[in-house]
Parts: sequence; C-alpha cells; structure tokens
Amino acid sequence: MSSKSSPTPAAASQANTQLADSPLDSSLDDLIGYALRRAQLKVFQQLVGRLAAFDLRPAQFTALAIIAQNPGLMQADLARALAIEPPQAVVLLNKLESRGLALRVRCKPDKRSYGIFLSKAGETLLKQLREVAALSDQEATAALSAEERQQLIGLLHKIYR
Amino acid sequence: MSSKSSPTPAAASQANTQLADSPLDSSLDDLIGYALRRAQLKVFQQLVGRLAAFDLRPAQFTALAIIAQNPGLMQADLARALAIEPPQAVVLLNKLESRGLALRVRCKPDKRSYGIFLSKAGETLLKQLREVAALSDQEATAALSAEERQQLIGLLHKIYR
DNA sequence: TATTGTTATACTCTATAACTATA
DNA sequence: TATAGTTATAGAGTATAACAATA
Repeated sequence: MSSKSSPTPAAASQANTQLADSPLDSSLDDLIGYALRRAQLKVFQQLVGRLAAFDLRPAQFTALAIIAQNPGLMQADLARALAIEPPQAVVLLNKLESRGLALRVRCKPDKRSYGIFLSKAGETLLKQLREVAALSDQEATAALSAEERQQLIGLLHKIYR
Repeated sequence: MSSKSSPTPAAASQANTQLADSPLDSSLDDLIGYALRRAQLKVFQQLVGRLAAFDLRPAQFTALAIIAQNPGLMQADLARALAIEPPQAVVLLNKLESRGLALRVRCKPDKRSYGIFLSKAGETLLKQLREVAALSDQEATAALSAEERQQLIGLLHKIYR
C-alpha cells in the first residue's frame, strides 16, 4: 500500500481511490442506464438489509403489496405484475403460504386456477413493511430533498409506464 | 379469456390488464426503490439487446470504459470500480483478453499484480459501443425530454456518489 | 386442443473459502 | 505474515421445456 515511487497509472489510480475516492468511471457519467444501475443497486441493498430482519426478500414484499391491492388475483397475474415467470411465482407463493402470510383458494368456476389472498397476519405484516420500505427509501436517498424525490419518481414512472 | 359473468376480483384484474393495462402495483407508486428497479430493468434490457449483437454483456462494456479511462489499473481496482468481487473480475478479464480487447501486463515492481490495458481493437470497439449505449439510452427513455434526462442523471448521481 | 399451475433443469450472477506466487 | 490473483464451489435469480389436471 506504500508504493510511493512508482509513476505508473496503476499506482496513481490506487492512490486516488484511497484518498479522494475520485471516480474511475466518470467517462460513463452521461449514460442514464449506468447511473440508474448504480443508484438502483444502492437503494436495493439498503432495502435488502432492512427486510433481512423479517427474513424477506424485496420481491416477496412486492408480492404482498400486489396481492393486497388485488385480492383474489391468479398466479399468472401475479407473475406478470412482478415481471417474473410463472415457475418463479410458484416458489415465491409457496414460501409466503408456508409462512402463513398468503393463501391460495381454489377458484369456483375454473378449478385449474387459484385466487390468491393475504392472511390477516400477511396484512398486518405488510403495514409494517410499508413503513420499513419508506424508511429505507429515505435513508438510501438522504442526499435528495423531498422535492427532488418527487421529481425523481415522476421521471422514473415516465420511463417504465 | 372470456369469463365474463364472474364478478370476482381475479376476473376483474384479468380484464383490466387486457384492456387499459391499469397497474396492479400502484400501491407501490411512492417508493423510489420500486420505481428505480422497474426503470432500471427496462433500460438494462434495452442495452442487453443492443450489446448482444457484439456478444457482450453490460458489465463487459463498463469494464472496457473503465480500463480506457484508467490504463494500467490493477484487477482489484477494476473490481472495486465495477462493484464486483475479484473472482468475477478474473473471468470477465479472461473473456476480454481472449477476445483480444484487453490485456494484462505484468507489473515491474510487484510481480504479483498486473496492469490492465485496452488493445487497439478494444479502443476501436469501445468507440462504437459508446454510440450504441447512448442510442440505447435514448430509446429506453424516449418518454423523456433532453432536459428531463439531464435532470434524472443529476438526481441519480446524487444518490450513489 | 388449450390453459393453469407445477416440476425439473439449466444458465447466469453473485459471494465465499481456499489455493499459488510473490512480497 | 500479508497481498494479488486465481480456482472451486455454492447460493440466488432467471428462463425454458415438459408434465398433470382441468377446461
């Protein structure tokens, strides 16, 4: 860590990283995709850490919220809403159901499909999780003002909706 | 797809999805993390598709850009800049090197480490890739104006830097 | 024959531990 | 002993094909 007499770029980049954390990636600064990925990674990791206390993954939290908003929806609908494939929805739901947070109810008219619902425990937990997620958001975006957060959400929604 | 006489929420959500694409996830609308993830996914997939023509993944493109900006850097530096673990940097570099885009040069003072550089071919390809990435960005964020794109990048940089 | 959910499988991404060769 | 790079491995996440039950 003390190769002070070497004038090579390698040594220089090492020293800079140590001192000023000068970005090695500024040549990618004008790419939205790159900035999006880095920011998403940070916010996501923050949430993963918070949800770990509940032994939940972000996708499971999202699933709970979507089920709450669409009680009785089918697995195929859930998969589409989560942007995952049906087989993934199966294992995700299995976990939620085994933990007593959600349940599958056989459909009357079409016995192939289920209606998916939250249990009372699932609803209660979801309320907590919403607060946790909001707090996680705040922390991960502490550098932004309330106005800027609203601006950001508006811009992001324009992209994917 | 034609269960018209069923008044269950499941059927309703199905129909809505088909007709107005009304979001099943609007209860997550005020979470930055969620919006960030959905937007990132879309922009990322766009880029993945574009880079497929070059048989490259986004991380490989990013690596090329970082190497170009920091010629002679060490693998550990590259790994940190890419936010990946050193073992991942090995396989990534192996691929780039086997394709003649980058090269490892043994360090004079410390024979354990390498200096990493782009080949001439790597530099040439990188120029093309920058254009491809910029175009991919534009397409994926077609709903935004030029001003809004600049706004967005500024906000994202505030989050992760 | 088509569809819902499921199983099995494979491929990628990511993280960790252990090894080598140098220092 | 400590460090740079590497190997091996295991765990998620993701996608596809094939199957069972029902329509």
